[in-house]
Amino acid sequence: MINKLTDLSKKSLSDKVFHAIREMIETGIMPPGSKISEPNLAKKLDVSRVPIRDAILKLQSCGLVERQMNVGAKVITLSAAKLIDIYHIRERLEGLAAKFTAEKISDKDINYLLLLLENQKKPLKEKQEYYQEGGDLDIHYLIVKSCNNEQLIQLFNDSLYYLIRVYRFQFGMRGRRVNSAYQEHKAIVNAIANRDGEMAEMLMRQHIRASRKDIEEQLIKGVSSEPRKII
Amino acid sequence: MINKLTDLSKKSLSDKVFHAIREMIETGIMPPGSKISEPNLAKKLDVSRVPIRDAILKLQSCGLVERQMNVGAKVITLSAAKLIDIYHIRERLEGLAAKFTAEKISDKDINYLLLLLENQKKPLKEKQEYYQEGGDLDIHYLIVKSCNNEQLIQLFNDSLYYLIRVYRFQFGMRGRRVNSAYQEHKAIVNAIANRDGEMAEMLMRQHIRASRKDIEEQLIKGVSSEPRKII
DNA sequence: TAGTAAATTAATGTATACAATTCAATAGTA
DNA sequence: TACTATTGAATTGTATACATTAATTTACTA
Repeated sequence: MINKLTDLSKKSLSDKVFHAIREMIETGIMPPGSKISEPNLAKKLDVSRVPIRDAILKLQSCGLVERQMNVGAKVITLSAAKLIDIYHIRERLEGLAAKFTAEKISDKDINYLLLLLENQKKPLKEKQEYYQEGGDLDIHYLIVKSCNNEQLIQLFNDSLYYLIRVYRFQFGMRGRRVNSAYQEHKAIVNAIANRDGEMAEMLMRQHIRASRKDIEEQLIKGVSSEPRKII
Repeated sequence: MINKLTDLSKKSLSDKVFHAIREMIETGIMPPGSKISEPNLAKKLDVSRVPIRDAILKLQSCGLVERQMNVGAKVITLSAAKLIDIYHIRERLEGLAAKFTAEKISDKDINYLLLLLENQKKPLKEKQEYYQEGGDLDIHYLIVKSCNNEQLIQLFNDSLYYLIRVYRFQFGMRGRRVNSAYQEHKAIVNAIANRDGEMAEMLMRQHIRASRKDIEEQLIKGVSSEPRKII
């Protein structure tokens, strides 16, 4: 159940490089718009250009970098509009995931969801290591992972998950709406535990829609309409 | 407006190889489950292994091949369950696309949609070359392309479009529900032309749901529960 | 001086070469 | 004979080398 995303033991160099770059993008070490030079990275990470290129290709598929023929790759630029677009997509896809999860979840996974929920209530320092992300994204991730629709899981993991993480980090959105989010998560998990698919989908959509509207409000106020500067 | 997907002029070898393999998978020349040997393909297409590997990486991101560390890549296996899963996803995502398109479409694109619709009514032989797919997928594709949500467009193109094409071809689903599909398309296009987003989303979801249920019915009857054999 | 063109530099795209791993076939032993 | 171990061939993963394109700088001309 405990799923370290960065298990580097039996992975290829390409995979390691992928996660290395991904993390640099997420944390802002590679800021939006900056060029990704293959020779530079190769020297810095002490590998050949081949795994670098493999990693860049995958980063492109994940939507984290843009490539131009014979020119190269650069980190995507973030924008409020893109973030809102992503939330519209999340509303539909995670709503569907909640429905499927509710219809097919095992008793064991219900308990694990309840555990995650309990953990979210605790103050940060008490939280167990497993739930490192701290509440929100973990519950969403687990619900998607439990939905039993492999196509949906793959879609989420390969094309949305990392992108969402970048926005969360760069826009400083971690910890927003903590109280209401907990209540909404509780309702969603309850619906899933009752195996009420329709209700779970509705509540998940409502939850994500509320997050989006909160962001839209903040944007109107001019708060964090630009990605925050990390470095 | 006329958008040939296979404009090979100014593309990299990797891209050409990608489309070559993609087409072989789509048409069944490379049947589901078959291994994709890099040296073999390199010899057959008369290029080095590098563009082959690039192409395979992209095919993996598109969900058309599965790769295993130190073992290689093979064409995905198709299944009725996966197809149904995809339809659930399509219902949500293309529903969203229809909504956005309705809200933001230009007059020019409305006319083009109406043209596509008219063309769908004609018997096959009269159809113009531009609309080669013959109705269904083209209208769906255009609606997604017009939705103005770049994230959604990218998601559809990179993770769903080619996969849908493979299933259409392999399961012999082209031309099913022609009559009812036309009526439903007409209703969707009308809603879009009226710029009624809510209605467009609802109708698109209904349309895709109907297709899914039709497929599920066929599956119960035992018709084409397996991909048809091309070779 | 400003603007354009040629030449140089550096990056990406592609090919080839080597290393490490998997799979199969063969040989050896109980 | 059946099962394991070892060896060999073939494939993938990675590194290096070359080709081609883009960008920058320099030189030349109006």
